[in-house]
Amino acid sequence: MKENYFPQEIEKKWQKVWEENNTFHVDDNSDKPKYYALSMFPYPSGKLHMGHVRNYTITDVIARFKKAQGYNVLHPMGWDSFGLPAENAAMKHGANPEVWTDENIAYMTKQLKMLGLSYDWNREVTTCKPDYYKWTQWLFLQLYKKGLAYKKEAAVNWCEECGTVLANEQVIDGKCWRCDHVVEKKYLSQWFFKITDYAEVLLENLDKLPGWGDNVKTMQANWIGKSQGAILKFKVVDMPDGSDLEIPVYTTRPDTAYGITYLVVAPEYKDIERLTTAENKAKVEEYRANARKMTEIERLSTERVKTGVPLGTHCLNPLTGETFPLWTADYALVEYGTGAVMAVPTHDTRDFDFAKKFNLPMKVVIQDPENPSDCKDSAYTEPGVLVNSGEFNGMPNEKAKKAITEKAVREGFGEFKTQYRLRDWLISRQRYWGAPIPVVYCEKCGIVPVPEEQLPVLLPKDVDFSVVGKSPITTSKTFAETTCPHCGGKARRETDTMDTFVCSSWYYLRYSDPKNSNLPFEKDKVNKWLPVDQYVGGIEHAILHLLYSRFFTKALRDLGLLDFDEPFKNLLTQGMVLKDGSKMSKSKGNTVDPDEIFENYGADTARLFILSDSPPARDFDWSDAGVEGCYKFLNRVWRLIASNSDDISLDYKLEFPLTKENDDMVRNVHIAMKGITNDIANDFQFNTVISKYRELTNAIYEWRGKKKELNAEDKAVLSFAVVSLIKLMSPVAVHLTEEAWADLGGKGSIHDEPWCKWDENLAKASSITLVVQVNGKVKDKIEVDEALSQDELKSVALESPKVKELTDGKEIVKVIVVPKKLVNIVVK
RNA sequence: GCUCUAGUGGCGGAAUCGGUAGACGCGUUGGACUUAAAAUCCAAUCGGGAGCAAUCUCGGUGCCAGUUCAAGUCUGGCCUGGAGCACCA
Repeated sequence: MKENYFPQEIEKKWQKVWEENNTFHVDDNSDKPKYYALSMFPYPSGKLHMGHVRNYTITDVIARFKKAQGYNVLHPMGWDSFGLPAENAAMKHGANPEVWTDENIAYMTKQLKMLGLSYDWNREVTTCKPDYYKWTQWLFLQLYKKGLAYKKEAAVNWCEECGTVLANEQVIDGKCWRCDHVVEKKYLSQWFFKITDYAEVLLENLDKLPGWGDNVKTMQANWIGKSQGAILKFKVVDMPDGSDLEIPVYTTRPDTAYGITYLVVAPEYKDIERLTTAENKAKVEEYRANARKMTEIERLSTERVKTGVPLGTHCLNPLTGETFPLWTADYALVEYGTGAVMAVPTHDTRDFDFAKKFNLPMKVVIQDPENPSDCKDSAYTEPGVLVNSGEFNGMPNEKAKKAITEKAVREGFGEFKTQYRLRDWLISRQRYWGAPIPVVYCEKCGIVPVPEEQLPVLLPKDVDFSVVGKSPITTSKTFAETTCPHCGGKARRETDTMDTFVCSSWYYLRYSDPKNSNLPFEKDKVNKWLPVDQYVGGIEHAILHLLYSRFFTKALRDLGLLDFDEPFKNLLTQGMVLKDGSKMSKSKGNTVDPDEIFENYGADTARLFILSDSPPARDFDWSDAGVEGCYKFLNRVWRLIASNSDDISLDYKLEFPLTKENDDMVRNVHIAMKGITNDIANDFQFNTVISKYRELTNAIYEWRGKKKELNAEDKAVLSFAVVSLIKLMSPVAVHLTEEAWADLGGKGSIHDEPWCKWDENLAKASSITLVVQVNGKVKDKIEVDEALSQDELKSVALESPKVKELTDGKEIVKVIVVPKKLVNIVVK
């Protein structure tokens, strides 16, 4: 081994060897138990950033650790390569997005290889390639056949900047998730996936995911937004056109129904024009026009003062026989529930604000018997008992929810209802760089799916990327014009493409069978490898990708394509990489280029550092001094091996008993083996793993420093310690340990070696430090033999001069002995 | 407002079960080696107080209570930061 550590030299060398030897190839047919370790695949944006480095290093160490533990590990990589940035770059340079994407993939692949990641590159998956998107289209057709893909006219989110519609999940605070542009509402006919059919199971099955963090699970639960209540229907008594009409409302508070004093419909409510009297028509029209102009953000702001206008008509409350007026107000949302709200100002804060402003009547129907409120200043929303509610007076309100709904059911004006906040997933995008939606529109036959044997529907190449204000795909002369697969007549192809989140909702399945040209994947193979045992990625996908993928898996299971219902058994959401306390970003100018780190320190240092300072789930603050520290540590390990290489051999033999010093050294190694293995098993605490590398290294140095000449026993102990250290470090410092292994005469790769086994009897110190407390405060520490009984420990403690001094003349009330650890003497 | 999550030295963080608070590292300070520097090595490093000193002593894990021989850890009530959802009826 060379005297000095030159990472750049050895890293290149071993990366080449691994590639030539196919070291990380995964065999489908292995007797070993399977383990599937997966990082969320990247968008090929150009260059890796430190978030990628962190993500892939974490998963790589897990994959290597599991492989060493005897698992057959699937650890693949691919590219989420459809999407708007490629198209925008193409429009800017007048080139094809495919060229830009391919270049980025090539560059980032090179970087991933420089990081020394153990991918089986034979399984690489690229979503923008026809051999992949053919199957995205095929899956669309299967969902269509099942009625899970459908087209409808709806108010959708439109981002003018991106020139396309967006899914609800892609609207963050009323703005586009990608470009922050304010989102508008547009009425368009678009394709949707019926994720709402799965709302209940998607919610329920969160309980089947103990390996997911509570934060992600509650975010999904909130997003699905289940609520239980009732639909109550109210007859309009004075329809201007004399017709009959019932207005259904959804409420979670049927217990307050005796207190209804008005009813609100959304400005977009479907029957609103019929419900408006002639004298109110002008005002209502004006109000509705105003509501249309407002952005989502303005409208949904809770800060805003309530607005609204009366319609002039009235409804009958069948419970009381009273009538109440109808209003329209934009605090009622047309998309949720029925688009109409029964208003009980005394027990709902929003209704209260509205009623105060417009001087509407209020009626108290729920009271805390101990402390009744008249609801003059605020709504009373706490539990209580019913008052002014006819036969239900005196009933606790929780009970009344059920009782009043039951009465409504009996009398035909209501029903129980479970409501979800989740909406169907809008998947149409008015963009070029995505998988074309495989349908055609025929003048005679209507919507006709493209037959499976005609897949893939290829993206056209004769496209003008310099157009503004419409999708480039519509400039193709050849694409849209087609014939109907059904009748052979004139037809037009769908020019919208699919949301890229459709492509990424099933890529983890494709890795199980990436080259299959007859199916997206063979059922046996997907069932063998899935679910993913450990998924690692950023928290930003807590709802988007992770919810869509769960939906896809459930839908594909129902289609009979696979046999499991959750795709990701364990999920690790890694924290962000920060610099100077804020997220690395180009606009802040606080980014660190991975290439520079590889060049200056090598990949092993980068890997070690990114794992060292924080546990994976927490944010990680990048510091140049920290990188330097890790580099120094690797140098220290290198010097340890290089300067002792004559005395280290792989066929050492430890013969017990050893001298005390050597015995302690051997124990330290076993303690490290146990500690490191447990730390990885326990939520992948790599930061403490690395501190244990340092502790062991320090211990070996200290031990070595005490010896001048090494005898045979010393050499065996040194060999055992150093060889164990490099094995323990091999998942992290992948190149350095491989070099050391080869230099010490190891056969094959250290990455094919089994994980260290420790001896429980040796994985502890030879003697014990007994902590002696008096009244709970540490007063003395005594080295004792491990074998001492509780009584012996007690007398050792009581004989301590310190204790004698402190207990002299006092009454010993109690002595607590914790075996092998501590004695607490309680005195008065 | 609702939900989740976190709060420990100058900093990142450590501490299976309630049992030595501050592992490991960064930084800082002092020293060794060197003509000098880099590199490397050694030592100190939570705060207050006492002592020439070894050392002793008191306080300390966001705040206030409680349980316990013993609380960073458990219970109750707050405070602060981060994240998600939100006029969802």
